[in-house]
Formats: sequence, C-alpha cells, structure tokens
Amino acid sequence: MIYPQLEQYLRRQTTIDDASLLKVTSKFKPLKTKRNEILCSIGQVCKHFYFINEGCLRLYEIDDKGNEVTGFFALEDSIMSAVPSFILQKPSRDFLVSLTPSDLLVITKDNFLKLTETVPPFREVYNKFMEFAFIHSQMRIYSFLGMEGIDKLRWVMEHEPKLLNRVSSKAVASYLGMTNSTLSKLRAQL
Amino acid sequence: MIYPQLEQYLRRQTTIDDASLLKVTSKFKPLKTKRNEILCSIGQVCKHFYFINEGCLRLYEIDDKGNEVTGFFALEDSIMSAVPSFILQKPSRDFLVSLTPSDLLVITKDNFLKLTETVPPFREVYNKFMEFAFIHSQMRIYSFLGMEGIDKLRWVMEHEPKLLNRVSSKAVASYLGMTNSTLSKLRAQL
DNA sequence: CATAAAAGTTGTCATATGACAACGTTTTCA
DNA sequence: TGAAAACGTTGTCATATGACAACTTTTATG
Repeated sequence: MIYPQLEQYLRRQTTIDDASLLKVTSKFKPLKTKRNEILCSIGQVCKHFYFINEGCLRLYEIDDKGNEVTGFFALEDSIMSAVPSFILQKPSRDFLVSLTPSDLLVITKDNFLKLTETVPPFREVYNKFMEFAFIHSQMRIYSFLGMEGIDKLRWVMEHEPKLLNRVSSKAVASYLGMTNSTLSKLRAQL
Repeated sequence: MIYPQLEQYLRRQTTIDDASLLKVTSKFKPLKTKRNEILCSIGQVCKHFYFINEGCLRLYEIDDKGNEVTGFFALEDSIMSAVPSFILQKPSRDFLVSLTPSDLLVITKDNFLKLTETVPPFREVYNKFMEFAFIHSQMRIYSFLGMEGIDKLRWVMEHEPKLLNRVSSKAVASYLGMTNSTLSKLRAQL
C-alpha cells in the first residue's frame, strides 16, 4: 500500500484487482502545496490530475469585470484538475489553486490518458468523476439560476456544509455568484 | 448502414471497427416524437438514452416558486438523456421533453451499460459526452453567475446562436435564469 | 511581536430585475 | 375554421443586490 487513501478511493469507485491497482497508483507522485499555491495558471495548458489526500482545491475564473467566479471546489478523497484545459489541452481560462496547505498526489496527463486506455477500471473511475462533476454542476445551475441570495446560502448550508467551514467567505461568495458584502449581509439575516 | 447519422456521430467521436459499430447501432430503435412529448417525467426513473437525428430535446426542472429552469438543450447529432436520473437510477427531478417533433434513436439503460462495458470505443464516446456536458455546464456557471442579463443574452447569441432560432423565448429565458418579460425587454434594448 | 495586508462587516445609494397586469399576436386542435 | 390557450410585449412598481466607502477584525510575514 503505497498510497492507502488513493487505493481506498479507487476501490470505492470500482472493482479493481491488485495488479491494476498497482499499475495505477505507481504513476502518482506525492506533492505538498502551500496556501494559495497555483497548480495551473490562466493561459497554461494543464498537464496534471490531482488526488487530494488532505486539503482543498479551488477552480476559478476572473470575469470581464475583474471579479472571481468559482467553478468548483474539491476536498480530500477526491480527484481534481483544471478540467476544461486538461481535457481540451488548450490554455486554461481557470486558476487551479490549493486554498489551504494540501497533501496531494499528482499524475501527468500522458500517464493518466494511458491508464484510461489500458486499465478499464481506471477509465470507469474517470467516467464516474465526470458524471459526478456534471451532476454537481447541473445542481448548481438549477439551484442558483432562479434562487435569491438567501436561498442560495441556505442551499449550500444544506448540501455542502463542509464548504462553509473550510473556505473563506470571499470564496464562498464567488461560488454563490454574489459579492462579498452581500453574502455578509445575508449571513447577518441568518 | 442502418442509422447513418448515428454511425457518423460515433465515428466522429472515436475510432471504431465495423463489427463494434454494428454491435452498438443494432441496440438502438427509431422513435418519432411530437411537439412537447415527455420522454421522462418528474418522479420517473429514466431508463433510456437518446440520439437525436432531427429535433430538439430539453431538460428542465420546476423550482420552488413553480418556475421552470432549463438545465440543458440538445440538438441534432448529439446524445441526451435525463442524465442525473439515468446515472443514479433514482426518480428524476427533471422533465426530458422534445421541444419540437423529433426523430430520435433510443437505447435502453441495460443495453447502454452493457455496451459501455463490452465495447471500449463506446465507453469512450460516453465519456466524451460527459466531458462535454461538464465543460458546458461550467461555462454556463462562469457566464451566468456574475453577468447581468444583457450580457447573458449576448453570451448565448455568440456561443449558441442556433438556440435562439430553434427555441421559444420562454425556454431561452428559463435557460438564462430570467423571466420572460425581462428577456423581452432586454431583446428590445438590442 | 509588530506591522502591513487581507478579509469581513456595515451603511448608503443606485439600479437591474422580478412580480404583476393589460394587451396584442400566434399557435393549437377540436 | 373558430375558440381558447399559450406566447410575447410593454408598462408600473417594489425590492434584492451591486458599487462604493469606512471601519474593524483576522491573518500573514519579516
């Protein structure tokens, strides 16, 4: 067991024999990051995928007005990347950063792709990640398009309570599509 | 060539030999729908995936206030389903309907899953569909969370111009997260 | 530990958009 | 074809939220 957390994650997502498991995990390398360390910058082509042992990653853009908009948060025991850039292998429109000091495992894009082609259970894991990511994005669209601010806040409290403890107000606001000060006022309202 | 459009779609998405292609396409059955025909209703567990030869499908929810919120439109030469329900095999929170009379090919969930397990190129096609769907949802989140109405409208005009010709104003408004009347006023502004 | 920078709070004010209603137009289908 | 329903437009009004600023609190770092 080189990386027990990653192994458990893979076994939870799929049925995988020990040989394949080793084939997969051996391609990952440990990486410790600092607070606000940039894993992929705007303009870079993202060449890595990450497994989070501990910590928190954030994917976000800067919109036309210069405001940050958060696309995705990922916490421990999940995988993450600057997905659009990783998939399309085009310059990223997003930053991928570790919000807190994090304990990660990294795999290169080439190794990642080779594994999806040669280890069917790994392809399944990747596919499940995409399914989850899509369903999650759809939930956000449904929840945030119509709702008023106070209801969006309640929605996150109910559906992603961890986030509110782990992430700065500023980042939460950028995730809910409102300004800092509006979030602060809504919180005061309860 | 039983279903030339479907075959072309598959060949465009992946490299697939004729035997596999036949294995896949033979599991689809033609289905003609009327305008506003319901393919999956709220509460139903979605058991099918669809390929669109011609027409337009819409996935939408009814929010707490009774307003429609559109999660996804799909036009010809793409595949679609009530994805969250299909994946999780839980009662759907969405309606999946054909906005216009449509010419579809349908495959059952069981056959679909079997194909993803036994025909690797088909798994790849499904995976690419999920990747596209996720990237598209993320684009909407980035574009719609911060933007004002007029900019959202401009965004769709630029990125999905087909939609505005094919789809009712009401449906577009529910896709942009605004009311009918607001969209109408914004259109008047140009 | 001290200082600066970042984050969060709160207030005022302007405005984009929702709610609602009245009305005209288009579509549906019996 | 004609009646009824659905759709789209436009107006008025109320309000949630953004913009901005002043201030306090927390965090980062030498």
